[in-house]
Amino acid sequence: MNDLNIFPNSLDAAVQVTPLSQQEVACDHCAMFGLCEEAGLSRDTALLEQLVSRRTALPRTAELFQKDAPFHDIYAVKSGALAAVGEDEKGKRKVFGFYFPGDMLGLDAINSGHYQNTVVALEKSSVCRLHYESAPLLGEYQAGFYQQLIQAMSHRLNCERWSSQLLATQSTEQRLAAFMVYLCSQFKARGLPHLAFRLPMTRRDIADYLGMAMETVSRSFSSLQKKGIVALQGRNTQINDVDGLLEIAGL
Amino acid sequence: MNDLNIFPNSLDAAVQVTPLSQQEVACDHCAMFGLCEEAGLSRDTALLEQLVSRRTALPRTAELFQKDAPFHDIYAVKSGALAAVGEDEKGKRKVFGFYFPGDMLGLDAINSGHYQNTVVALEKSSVCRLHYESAPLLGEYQAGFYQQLIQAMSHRLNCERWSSQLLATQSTEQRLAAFMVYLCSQFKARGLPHLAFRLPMTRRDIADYLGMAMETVSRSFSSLQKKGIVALQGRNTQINDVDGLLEIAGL
DNA sequence: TTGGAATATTGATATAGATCAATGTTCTAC
DNA sequence: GTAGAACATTGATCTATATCAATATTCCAA
Repeated sequence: MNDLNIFPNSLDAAVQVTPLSQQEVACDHCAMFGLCEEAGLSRDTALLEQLVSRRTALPRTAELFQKDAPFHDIYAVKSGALAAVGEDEKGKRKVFGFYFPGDMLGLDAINSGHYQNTVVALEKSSVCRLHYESAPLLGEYQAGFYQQLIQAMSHRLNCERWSSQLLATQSTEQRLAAFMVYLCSQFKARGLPHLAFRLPMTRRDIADYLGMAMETVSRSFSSLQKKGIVALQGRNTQINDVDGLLEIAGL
Repeated sequence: MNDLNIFPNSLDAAVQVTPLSQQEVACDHCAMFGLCEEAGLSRDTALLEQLVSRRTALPRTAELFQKDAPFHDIYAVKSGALAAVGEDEKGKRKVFGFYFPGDMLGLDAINSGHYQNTVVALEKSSVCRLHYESAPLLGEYQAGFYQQLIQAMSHRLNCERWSSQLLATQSTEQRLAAFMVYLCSQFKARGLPHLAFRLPMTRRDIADYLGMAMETVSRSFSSLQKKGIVALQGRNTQINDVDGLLEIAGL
């Protein structure tokens, strides 16, 4: 796992770095798969089409929904990347979370009936849509559907817990390393390249998510790079030493 | 809402400060209420008793369950307070979250089938227990039960999101203020005294949760106190200026 | 009730990281 | 392809907060 590059500051030329906008997660690696499967059990094509609609395209900077918009649908990212954004009272921008191919979003809106944050596409993206309110039409298949949803939500709770933990960590370099581990593990779980990828978000996005200054993100990246743990060229990223990254992240 | 105390550093003598161990949340203020209600719809007493068991007592420092223990039950805190604890690779203690009367816990274990953290009683506590695996016995009432659970989990996702946000905030005093707002709003939502209460956790617990040094927690409390926003005597807490607290928390 | 242990406060110092500033690089729209 | 804007890096400085240390307070068990 160690860095064998002669040029630690450049990406290995042989390594492919494809943006997420050009990669689709396979259905069976998607967090919504269990739900789609259950919905499909009814073998009622019309119902299935009412319940699930596939691949809505979103150009970069397009908003999937705005904060406080009424909740109707749960989404899953098919390709690309999105972010939940908002601002505090003083107008300071905050990033609440990122969503990558295979991730579900909108689950936190079920309770209140309104989306809790504006969600924006960081790059060209596409999403699948699940019309939550149509679930009762599944009749006898309802319970299985809900069980699947509960599984997905439980998993999501784990992710949130994990990311809380990431934020509570003290040193900025640790936080950034933990963030990279998070990206890496997400991509791996979704069957996407996880050691060489293109970051869909700006340094400012990362800073606003991790609660640190943009300049500090930059410096921490440089530091990780000097240690030979990652190689960066702008947003193109290659992870050369996963163990070293875990070590720094304190995991 | 401003501090009208002549002695800003002492609690108002008239104010009652009762530990959470001596207060029970009313069922209709509990996050599990919807679930208990749905379970009760079957009017099958034997089934209800299999599904829900009430008030298991826990002495201080007792563990409700350990990390990686197999999941069977969802819990709700009836009285007292608990914390999810663990440590990172270097043995540094971490607090992942606190649970107060009316809060549910164990939801994050549904997905993996194992509890994700050790949960320990911070003071004498009691919990209700819901045997998740018995839910299918509810038959036709299953769907309603699951819908309630989904509501509860969605709400929990919001809480987690909120607490992430709290941790991502930069200044330590801001973080601590946001933490106090969180406590305050939780207690209020559960129908418990929310302007005068006894903290069930140590300064170290707070520090390990917020990712700061224990000494900094202490100093930040002192600072909030000097500003007349809160009055503290050890763990006895009185909030004198909610608006000021919100202001500092940046909310 | 009291003594010892756990918990909390406060001070002094060192340092990580925010902020200000200047420059370089990479996108994107035309 | 090119120009302008957005994004990223790096340096210098200053401040917030971690750390070390000493003392005070509170809690709990005998």
